[in-house]
Amino acid sequence: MNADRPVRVRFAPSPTGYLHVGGARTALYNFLFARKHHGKFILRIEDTDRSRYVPDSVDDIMASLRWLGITWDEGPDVGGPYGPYVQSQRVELYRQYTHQLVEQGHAYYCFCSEERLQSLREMQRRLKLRTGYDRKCRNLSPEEVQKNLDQQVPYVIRLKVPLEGSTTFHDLLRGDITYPNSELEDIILLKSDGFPTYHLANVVDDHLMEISHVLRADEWIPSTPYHQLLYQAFGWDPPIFAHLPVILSPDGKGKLSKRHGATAVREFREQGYLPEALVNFLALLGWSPGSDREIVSLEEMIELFDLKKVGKRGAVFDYQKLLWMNGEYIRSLTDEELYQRALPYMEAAGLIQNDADREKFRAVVPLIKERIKTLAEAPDHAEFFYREPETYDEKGLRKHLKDPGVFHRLRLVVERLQALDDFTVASVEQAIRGLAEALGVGAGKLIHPTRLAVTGRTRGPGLFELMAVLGKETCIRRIQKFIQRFEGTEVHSTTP
RNA sequence: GGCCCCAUCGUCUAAUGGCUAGGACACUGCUCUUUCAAGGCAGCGGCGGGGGUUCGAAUCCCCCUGGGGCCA
Repeated sequence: MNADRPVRVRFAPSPTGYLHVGGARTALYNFLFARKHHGKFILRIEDTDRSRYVPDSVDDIMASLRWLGITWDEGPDVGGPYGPYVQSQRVELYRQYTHQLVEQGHAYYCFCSEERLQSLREMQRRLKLRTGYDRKCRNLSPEEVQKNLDQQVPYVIRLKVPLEGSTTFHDLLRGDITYPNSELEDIILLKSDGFPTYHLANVVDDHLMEISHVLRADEWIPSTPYHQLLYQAFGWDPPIFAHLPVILSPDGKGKLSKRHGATAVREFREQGYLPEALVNFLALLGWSPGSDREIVSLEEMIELFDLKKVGKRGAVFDYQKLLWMNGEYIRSLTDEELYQRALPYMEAAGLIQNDADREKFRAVVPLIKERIKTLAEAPDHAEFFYREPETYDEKGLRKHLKDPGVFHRLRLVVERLQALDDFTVASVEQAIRGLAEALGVGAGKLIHPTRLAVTGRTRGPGLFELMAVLGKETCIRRIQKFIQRFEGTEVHSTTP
């Protein structure tokens, strides 16, 4: 029908809160499709439901999309030839088009009061009838309409849905979808406050903005017959529809919601996820690049994107896989990149306060790089580089304090360290391994207690590497402090 | 409840009528190693059920079941 029109797609969120990852994925697919076909990607704000408006959400939506690397060619901030791109600034347009439908007999005034509709609904429910408007005003005479208008009776304008037959639209992923018209009701197009409903504004804008493909979430399928009817009433060619599967929650109970963890893009950002990891993960949730690839850059996605490879069934949001993927991306960063990206998290945690702290962090980064899965984990893994251990790992203490020779060996470690002129990874390793050999014990006998004394922990980066970063004085001081604190408490007590 | 959509390992998916149903996450074991992590190797694990169509069905059709969405 209109397959050879230039590709123009849009993401049309309502400003009702922070950008949800589901929305982000819809935006991503639109973006990929546009780029793949050298078309335009448009951002349009659908803010006609004033009761659900949340201030600042437009800013969050735009900031989140940008953070993810999803950019638009036309939109509220960048403008474009089809603006304005905010529906609340287009109400006059919707009013005109709605009245056009009334004049052409495709829509009608409805003067029914809220009270009447409510009692109608109650009665229908009591009698177990289909709920919905009973079309009372559908056949008012022009005189009755005029009388009501003259008396300024509040009204809405409703779509005159054909009473018989059925409405079919084509979905690129699912084929034809048909709804019997008897299942449809005369939906409201223009509300009594003069604002359009979603259906009307959406269709008018998609037409006026020459949208070629509508890629939107699954949940809009039931609205689409109304949109199809509207396109017919206006005499417009409908766009090509493709309804994308929805993102499901890990417990398999419905859509992804807050109960299961982060849902807003900004939350993932705060939790230390990299935008390229989140984008990669979202892309693969419902789309396959065709091969066994898992790690795919945005550029490669554009190259490989194909609606035919988009699945039809809802995909469960797997936090664990996202975490894994984020780790992959973190490890693929250069040390400098990771340093830059993790710095804000270190500062927020209060670990980095001056240039010296920052410089040290450059040396720390390679040591924690393959141990963190999110940027937000950096402070915990790096803490002992900046703060003396206050507490020591319980299990570690139990294990090492059982051994009466441990303090003697630690003293010898200190001696060896003191003798070092340069305190490098190699020299420290040589010192400690040399001591182990001299004592005729395994290196682990020295390494593990030393790690506990120096870091307070039993796990972490390579001991020699971390000692080299900490420096001679600090290491020696921490070991001596450890000896002082725990010597003589070997038998029972494990906590000071 | 009505209508609509969907259905391959626990999860994300590959397969587009034809090899022992492939990969990834997770899980388990082994390995490397000073610990942890990362890496390497291996293992566990799936076509929801029943009918057709066909020489042959994960793949096409129908029914059931299950899940999801919308409306209420």
